[in-house]
Amino acid sequence: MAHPVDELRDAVERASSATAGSDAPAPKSRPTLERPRQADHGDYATNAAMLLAPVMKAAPREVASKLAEELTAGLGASLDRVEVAGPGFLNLFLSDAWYLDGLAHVLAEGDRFGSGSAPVFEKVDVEFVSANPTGPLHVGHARNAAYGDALARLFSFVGHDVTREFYINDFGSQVANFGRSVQARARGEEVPEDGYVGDYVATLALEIEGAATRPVEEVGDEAVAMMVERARASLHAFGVEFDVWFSEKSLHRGSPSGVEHGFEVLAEQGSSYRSEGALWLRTTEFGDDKDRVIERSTGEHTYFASDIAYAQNKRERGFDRMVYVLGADHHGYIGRMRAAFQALGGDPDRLDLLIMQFVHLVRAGEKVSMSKRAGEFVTLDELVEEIGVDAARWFLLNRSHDTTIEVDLQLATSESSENPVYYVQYAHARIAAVLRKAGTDRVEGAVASGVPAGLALHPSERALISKLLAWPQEAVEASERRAVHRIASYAYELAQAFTAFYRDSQIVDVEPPELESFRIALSVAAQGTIARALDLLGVSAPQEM
RNA sequence: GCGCCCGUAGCUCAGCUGGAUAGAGCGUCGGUCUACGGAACCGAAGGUCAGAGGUUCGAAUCCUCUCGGGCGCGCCA
Repeated sequence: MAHPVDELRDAVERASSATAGSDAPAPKSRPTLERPRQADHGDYATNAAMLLAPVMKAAPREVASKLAEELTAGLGASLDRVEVAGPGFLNLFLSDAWYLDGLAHVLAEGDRFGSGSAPVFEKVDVEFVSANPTGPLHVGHARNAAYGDALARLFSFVGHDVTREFYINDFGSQVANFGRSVQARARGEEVPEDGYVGDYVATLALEIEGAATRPVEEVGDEAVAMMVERARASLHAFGVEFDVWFSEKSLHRGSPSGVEHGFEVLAEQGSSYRSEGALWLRTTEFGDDKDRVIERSTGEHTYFASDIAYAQNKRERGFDRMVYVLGADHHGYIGRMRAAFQALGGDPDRLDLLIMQFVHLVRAGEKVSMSKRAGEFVTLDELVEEIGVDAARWFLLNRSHDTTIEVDLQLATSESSENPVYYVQYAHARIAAVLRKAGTDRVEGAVASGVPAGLALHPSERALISKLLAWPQEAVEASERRAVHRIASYAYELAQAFTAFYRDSQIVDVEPPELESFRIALSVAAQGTIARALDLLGVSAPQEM
């Protein structure tokens, strides 16, 4: 069964073609079909006539009138009336019958409603967090984790095949440096300059057996391994799991190693050259501002060599799309990563480099200080402990990833109407309570019997159905724009639409039974969609609160 | 110096692949309540969309410049 809004869109396009005639050139873009903010602009509005007007060399409102006639004929009983408005918009007023069909569609889709709606399915790799294993995960990582995880959930939902990946920087001088810091603590000495401070270093020094006496490389490796385990545990508690934990070190093992293999590919592509004893990558050819060293004159590989090898590894795993969710301080990385990818012969359109902006924590109007230097920063664990997983994920996700955000810890913990996450969860719990009151048998009966025909609907019932019908498109747009925060907005608006319906209409024990069935069925559809949207954010949908 | 992100209501932010009177939450002010969960609902006040040009029938949205804020620019990772 086709989605009713898709059918509407098709009807508009058919009417457009009919109005334009077969010999007219195609308009420059597809007509929009949107839900106007104002009720007197109809249930849906389209700019089709305004797109057609230049093609037909006629006044937009005249075209609109013709189009209106076509649409009236094409849509039949679905349409109550159509109006020409403003510069040539067509406002469509749909019948209650159309809305009832809409609800029937939602119910028929069941758990699948809105899923698998992506225009093309891709094999996607989402790499996120990838925090250095030399310190605890902090609030910035929390935002990255919440976003990457929700994006991965969203991708899966719309039909992509998703791999979630964490890149472990367990190679290079930082590991040795970390080892020296832990060893110094174990020996009761001062941490070396540029070393790692913070209580967790002292804790590691106690936990690693023989930390004071063993070779410093071993201490470093073990400390890193323990930090990775801690990150894994913290992320698990935050509701985030990975399919692949990819070790940077593994790129330097074997013969040829991943790095050597990457260099071979670059050489085949003619993208590298030797100068001043070092091996350089010709990234300027691909828009970088300067060429980059990948192998130092000492023979050591730079971290960039690892990045190249890693990118090549991903390419060879056959992903259609590779998403990197990067911290705010990584935008310098974008140009050279894109260049490196092209230097390997890759298509840069398959690469998505997303930058997460900063998080500022606020408590009672005061900024919470986050000084990494002093080893004082709010960790992911502390954030979860203070405000809980649901509130943390909601507040980290309800804003666009490319804007800095403030999270008010007090608002996030307040269990009241001020707090949007509770508002949405409350709507879900309230539906659960209403359905409990109706009883399982009654609810199953209402859903199974199908949506009754011939009911006259209340505006808030139409509004709720309309909001539900928007879900598949919302999910696809959020996915295509990497705009996870739209899911949060949608969840909130859906909760509002349900709450308005609940205010206006008694659900259980209303007469006649067909009306009760309809309202129960509508509640079931709303509950399922709220739960789904919350699940994509990683926020729970409680049966009671 | 070069580059990236941002600048929209008192605050926090949506809206940005161009559409009608620019929205939400919080805050402020004023109301509502014997239906299922008041963690609710209704209403009001509040905006030169940083500024200036440009493109367009139409610009918060696209382009250019200016101003302001954040961040980044290593043979460190």
